[in-house]
Amino acid sequence: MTEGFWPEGETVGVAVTEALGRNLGPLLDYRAPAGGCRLGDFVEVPLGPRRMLGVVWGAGTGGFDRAKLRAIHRVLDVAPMRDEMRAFLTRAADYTLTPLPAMLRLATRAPGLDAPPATRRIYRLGGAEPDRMTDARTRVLEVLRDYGGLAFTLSELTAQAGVTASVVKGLVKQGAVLEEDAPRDLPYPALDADAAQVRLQGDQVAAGAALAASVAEAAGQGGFSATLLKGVTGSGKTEVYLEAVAEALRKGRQALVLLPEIALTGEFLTRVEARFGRRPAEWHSGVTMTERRRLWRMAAEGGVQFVAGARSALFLPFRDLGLIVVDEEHDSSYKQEEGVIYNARDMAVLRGALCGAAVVLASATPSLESWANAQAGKYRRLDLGARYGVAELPAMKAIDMRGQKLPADRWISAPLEAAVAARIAAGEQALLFLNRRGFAPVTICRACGHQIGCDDCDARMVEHRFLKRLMCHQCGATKPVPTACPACGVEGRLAPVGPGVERLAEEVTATFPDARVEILSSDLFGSARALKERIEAIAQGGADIIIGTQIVAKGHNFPALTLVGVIDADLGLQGSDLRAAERTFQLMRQVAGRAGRAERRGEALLQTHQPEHPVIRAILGGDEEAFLAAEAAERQQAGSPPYGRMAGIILSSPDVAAAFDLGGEMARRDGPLRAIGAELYGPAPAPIARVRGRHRVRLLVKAPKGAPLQAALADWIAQFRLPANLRLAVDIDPQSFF
DNA sequence: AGCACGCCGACT
DNA sequence: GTCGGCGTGCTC
Repeated sequence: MTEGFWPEGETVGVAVTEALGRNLGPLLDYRAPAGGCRLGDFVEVPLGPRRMLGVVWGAGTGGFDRAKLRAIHRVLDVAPMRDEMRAFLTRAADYTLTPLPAMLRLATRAPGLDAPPATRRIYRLGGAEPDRMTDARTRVLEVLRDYGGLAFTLSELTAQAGVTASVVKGLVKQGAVLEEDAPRDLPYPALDADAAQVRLQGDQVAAGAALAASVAEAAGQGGFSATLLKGVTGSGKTEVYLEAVAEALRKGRQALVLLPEIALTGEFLTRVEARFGRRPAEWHSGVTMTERRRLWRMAAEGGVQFVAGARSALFLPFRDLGLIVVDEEHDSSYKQEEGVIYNARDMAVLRGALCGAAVVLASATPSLESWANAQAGKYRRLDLGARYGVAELPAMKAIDMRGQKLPADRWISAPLEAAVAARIAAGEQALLFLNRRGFAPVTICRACGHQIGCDDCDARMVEHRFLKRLMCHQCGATKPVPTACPACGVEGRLAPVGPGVERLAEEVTATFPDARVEILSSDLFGSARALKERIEAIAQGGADIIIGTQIVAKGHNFPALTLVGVIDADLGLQGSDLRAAERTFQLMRQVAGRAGRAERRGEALLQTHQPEHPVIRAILGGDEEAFLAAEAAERQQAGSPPYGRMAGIILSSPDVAAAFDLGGEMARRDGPLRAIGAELYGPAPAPIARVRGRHRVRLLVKAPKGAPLQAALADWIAQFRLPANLRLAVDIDPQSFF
């Protein structure tokens, strides 16, 4: 018997893509189908009355009654999953305590895997002469001749020639036109590593060379390496890591760049095109089904060299991945918080280690985790200093709001207003940043003090005047703004409290009636494409004042923008979350970095009620190293990540008592956790105690750094039987702790 | 997740 | 008698 091949009737272990309860093992035994099957084959298997997608994972486990085994239905016509990918999924499942089926599903999220390779019918010029010529026939043949033997689809050809399909079919019958099936999933056009003259400057040169060397090394004997590429906004990080991509192309290996979804703008794609002559293939939620299918297959067959994608692109079946770049590696959107809970940044490092790729983590404001890994020597580190070819970082100043006497419905201080006026008078752009979508975050009854909340979540509803409704930012539910208070019934006393970007826009329009004002907020656009187009137009000068939420912070380049005003710099510091300081620091620096990217020096003004707060001072001081070192020291002291390990357990159920009962039971029987020196906190209501009608209870586990946390958690959880309707999710390395 | 099997109340 | 409520268990 050949290694990794099972002839018909032999028992094989198959991993399926759907977890049916927790009582099935990770692998199901099946008999090999007629013609046998190989390790890694994608297969369709029967399970109960259903048919399911699976992957041949190894020899049969023998743990199931042989007589009851069913046969694999068929082997799919797809490139088998590589050993490296199976190892990656196994390790990722173990790390995140995710059942293998759920993990496997992430790797099979492409439509039509079960269908044969799609073809389309194409038409080209044939040798034969038709028996009779007509005007219509002449036009068809002319079109085919004019385009020099190029193939057309039927609709292209009929439109071009101005004929109906029957004319073409008639010519096909006579042999004057050939009808052929061509594969639909074509390879992507080749990129040229040396398409453009590269003009790196200063420390970019050495950094680019070092990254290229790490890619070359990965292709040779050296294998995996991880590098933290730290450079301020505008220091040319992208140009530098594109040199690593170039090296991967030269070595004939594939390259993947992960970007926060919203940063996948035309801007990045255009820069790649300028550098390599072609755009990379794209993978994100806006990509069509046909394109997804093509990219998935081409990744497996080696028909794509360079993919730019959101976090899920990490699970594409690359044939020979030589480089993974995680751009803006600190970005919280890399953390998948629902379903399979994982951090794409960490999974990128794991995948790189398993497939022998160079991994590059790029950021102006690195996460404490990556910074600490670089400090500890686990990651290499490259620093890009001053902005290249441009002015320095914007001048940053605080505006002490305690000295500002503003009416209750206004949020722009006099100094900020004056600064905006000066910029737009000079024909430049100003950005006002407020990380709050909608019109007003709270709607309160002036008669009884009631705040309108979501029916299904423990969250206040946010008024969206654009939608003319109240919206829950937890579950997306909306309802009309009531005229009477739902609690006390008094009419006309409901009032919006606090600012959102829509309300800020009202103030701006009133203050600057002649300025062109634009709001950039994710909920104001129906699609990512519409948002991209709007950003593009604004970058071209289509607005004087931009009012934006988070989304403006992520990698968009507005050349005429010279002033950034932060409406409430204290917003992220509220609450006692361990990462609040780190996140606020990153966000403020990121937003401020939008100002003055072209020739003009920028300015950033931060409205704050606590200018002496250490985080605000660190932001103004601009010394990231000092900030990170201080944060690191604090966390080391407390044994918090990355100097200790944490896991969150979320129990959710429509029944609060059921969730708390199990939580209490779990807290009482914590032997496996104590055995590794871990501490358990909770059960307590989760940060959002109710979402979509499900009550959420959380337990937190804190373990010493080297402790075998996953194994202990698995042993601990295995002790309990979950009542129906109660779900348990494990969040390894949670982002928020309180 | 579905879908069967199974063991107790109100209907023809 | 039997139709149907949804609790428990099974799917390689």
